[in-house]
Amino acid sequence: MGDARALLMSGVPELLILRLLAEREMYGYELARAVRTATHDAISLGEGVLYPALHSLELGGLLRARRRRAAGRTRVYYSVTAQGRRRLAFLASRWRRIAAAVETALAGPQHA
Amino acid sequence: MGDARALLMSGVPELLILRLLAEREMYGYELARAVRTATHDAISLGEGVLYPALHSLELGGLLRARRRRAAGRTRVYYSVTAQGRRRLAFLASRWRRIAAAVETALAGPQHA
DNA sequence: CCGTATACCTCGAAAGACGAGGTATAGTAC
DNA sequence: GTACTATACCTCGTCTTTCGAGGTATACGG
Repeated sequence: MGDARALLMSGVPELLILRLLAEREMYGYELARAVRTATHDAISLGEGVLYPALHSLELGGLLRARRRRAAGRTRVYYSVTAQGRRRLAFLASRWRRIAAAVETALAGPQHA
Repeated sequence: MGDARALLMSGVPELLILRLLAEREMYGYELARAVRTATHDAISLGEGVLYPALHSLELGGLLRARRRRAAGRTRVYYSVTAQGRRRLAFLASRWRRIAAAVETALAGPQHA
């Protein structure tokens, strides 16, 4: 057993990214902040997670990227495609199923 | 994105195994059934997940194994060590933190 | 001109989930 | 006695993903 770096986090970055971008178009750095805000600092996606995830999601057709210049900087803005929204719905539903199941198991046998 | 095999499941097998074995000593097959029961069939751990996990947990000192003969069969019973219980507490707390964070994010901005 | 914040990126290591496949025994049906 | 099913354990290779560390470049305040 490693000391649990990625433990319990698989799929969570993808889910959060899709969820927050479904709300509004954002660029990477902004999205990183949004994740922290939306989770009250409970979850923070490092850049080594965020950028590869964004690229992979774009490649998979779940996100669309476009470069825009703002404040003299070039930013890459991402928005969710129709396919991305379907994926979000799938992931959210799967999350709820697993979360409920784990919750039930953690609660333990309600000594009948 | 692959088609979501292990998606959102990282750490969950370990957490469920520790949780259920903390309740009572069990052997592998029994544990597999217990996982299904405890999660109302929402989660089922395949043997390719279960046995390697049990071995790894035993190796890490979180579980203790002992072979027992019952009904003409040799079964390997596992119980949770003190260290295993500490690990369970850690994982459960981490789970709750992440689950709450994801839940919050999924709920979305409660338009102030 | 220098430090800090912004903004993007890539790499390698590590871990773990999973399906498929493999062995062997006990009990039941024919 | 033979076939089938359930029990019970195991391992292997594949695949995906998270993560920290490290790298580049620009804007801006002092």
